[in-house]
Amino acid sequence: MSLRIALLGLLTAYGSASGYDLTKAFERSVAHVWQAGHSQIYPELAKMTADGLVTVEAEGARGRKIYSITSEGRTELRAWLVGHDPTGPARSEVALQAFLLPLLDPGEALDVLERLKAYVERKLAELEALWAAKHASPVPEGTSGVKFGNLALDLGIRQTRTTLQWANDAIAQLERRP
Amino acid sequence: MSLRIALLGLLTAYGSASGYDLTKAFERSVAHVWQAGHSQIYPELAKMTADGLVTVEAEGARGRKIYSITSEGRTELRAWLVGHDPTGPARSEVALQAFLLPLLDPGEALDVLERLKAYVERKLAELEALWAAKHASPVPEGTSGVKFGNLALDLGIRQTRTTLQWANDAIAQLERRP
DNA sequence: AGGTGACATGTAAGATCTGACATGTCAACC
DNA sequence: GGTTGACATGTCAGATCTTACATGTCACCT
Repeated sequence: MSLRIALLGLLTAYGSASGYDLTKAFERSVAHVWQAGHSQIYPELAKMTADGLVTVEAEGARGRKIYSITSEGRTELRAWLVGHDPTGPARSEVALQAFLLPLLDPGEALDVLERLKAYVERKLAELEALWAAKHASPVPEGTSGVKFGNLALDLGIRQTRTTLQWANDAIAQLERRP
Repeated sequence: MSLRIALLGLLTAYGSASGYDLTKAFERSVAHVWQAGHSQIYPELAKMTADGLVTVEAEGARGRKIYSITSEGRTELRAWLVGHDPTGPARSEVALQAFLLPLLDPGEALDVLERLKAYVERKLAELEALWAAKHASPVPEGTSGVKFGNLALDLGIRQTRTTLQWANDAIAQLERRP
């Protein structure tokens, strides 16, 4: 269901887009929120067309199909936003490694934490670059006076910073007792 | 793969456990880190037995099968912890709602944020209760001088607090421009 | 003219996950 | 003696997701 919602949201944001555009959007701007590859996106767009949530508005060069959202699609999207409780599954490999860390001896645990930290730092740098790019070239305003996707990006950056802080504290804690 | 790792980790922590015990452990103590129902756990334990990572140590009342980890299992677990980069997929329904929020008008967006906030507050209360329970009755020490699962629980609590803070700030921001 | 690389869309096998169905044991309470 | 509820294990259909395979267009560079 959520993939559908993400696609409907992106189509609303962009006005119209091809499957290829949406695939790129997932890679670039929504990667920290939701992930999907083209092999998931193309079939889903086909199903959504069959269900009347989107339509092929035009066909461009190289077989490019330009989709746009229908009013049924808008209804579906709104209903989910307003009515859906975000009870999605919690699955974090970082947290799983953290959970299992006491199984290693302190030296190895430190190595793993340092690798974790490096990974989180890379991710934070990516998100901050995204933020900088967004604020450098102005983007069309959303309907709430908040730029589209900024709230989610802010959340992503805050959470990544928290994780980094945690990693630092965990490293310090381990180093105090060698 | 990660389900296997989580099961191996829990078996190491508990020494030995039945599929039922592990299902309960997922519900109680690892829910914020990884999720799995019994319909996933039982077949996986069977596969892991076939692969020699765990063995049925004993059979108790009511068909209860008690599993324990083998040395191959320990090797597999260690290899993952030391060698695996946590590149797991990012899929957060909370973040997806945040992303799409500007599609609503401010009043509706506020409602959604308030619901989100209530949800995060509930989750935080659960995690803090878990923390309190852990620190009330002492639990066997891990090999790193850190109690098993505490690092992950700490991470979960911090991240949930960060999300709550974000929700409050987002609400304040929306309220300033009605 | 040929090569490279971004553009563009699909399919399919296999793994993983969810939710429902199905079955049976045992202890405690009424 | 019967009911309730926790204990305990499994299967299966359908949805979702990943990875690899497969095909073809178009612009630019050499």
